[in-house]
Amino acid sequence: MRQQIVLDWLEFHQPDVLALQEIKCEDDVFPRAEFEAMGYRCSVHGQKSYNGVALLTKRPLVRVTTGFRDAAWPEDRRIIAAEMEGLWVINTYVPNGSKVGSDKWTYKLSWLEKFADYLRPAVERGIQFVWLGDINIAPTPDDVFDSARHLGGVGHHPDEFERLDKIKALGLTDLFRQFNEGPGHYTYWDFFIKNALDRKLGWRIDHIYATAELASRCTACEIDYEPRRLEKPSDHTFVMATFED
DNA sequence: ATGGTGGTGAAACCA
Repeated sequence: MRQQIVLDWLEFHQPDVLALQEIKCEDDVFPRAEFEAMGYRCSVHGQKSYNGVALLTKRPLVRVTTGFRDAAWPEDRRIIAAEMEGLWVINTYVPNGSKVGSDKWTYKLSWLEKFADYLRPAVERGIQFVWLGDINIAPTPDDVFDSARHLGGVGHHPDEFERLDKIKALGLTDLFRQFNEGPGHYTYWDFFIKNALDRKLGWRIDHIYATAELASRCTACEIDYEPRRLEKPSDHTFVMATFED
């Protein structure tokens, strides 16, 4: 059960914040008690079977908001944002996109455009924030094995790069790339591919972005590969960013 | 050139 992987990881690493995506359960069945017993508070925006996001934090969150706050937009549960002691954390599960040209693909591109609009007011007000989650885009040739093969497919398509570039142009830094360059740093490995982790057949699609001031206070950003080696793992693994006070 | 694995939930859909 992946729940135990998360509990064990939390107990060992003790982060101030853990952002989860694809929790696939409603709020009332989220295993809140288990996390609370370890000293974490749970803010959950759950959905049965699909999607669903959560923020687990050691300290209280205020002004928790969910979704795009737009009545016209379909209510997939993919966004949870909150303020933690003056810092905003925005956790997203970006749509996968399924196949290029499909309805889900169109939805992914529209979703990314909508998300740029969602962030813009915060940027204009000078709010410092972290945006992180399953972004479902490998933005450069170094971010997926065999870029040439995948270029133009879902997760590695110029239309996605363009949408993501517009979001980054709001003033966001990819924290992992402040500390690591080159290929081979992945956060997701397809279950279809045997021994994908050891063969380095993966994708870097889970990202942590920060506004300039926060990015300059980031002292480390790394991928923890070990959980992907466990029995019954997630196909993704954890990405960690550390900030000085 | 299609299938390969895995989760949810009990067939089909999603990744």
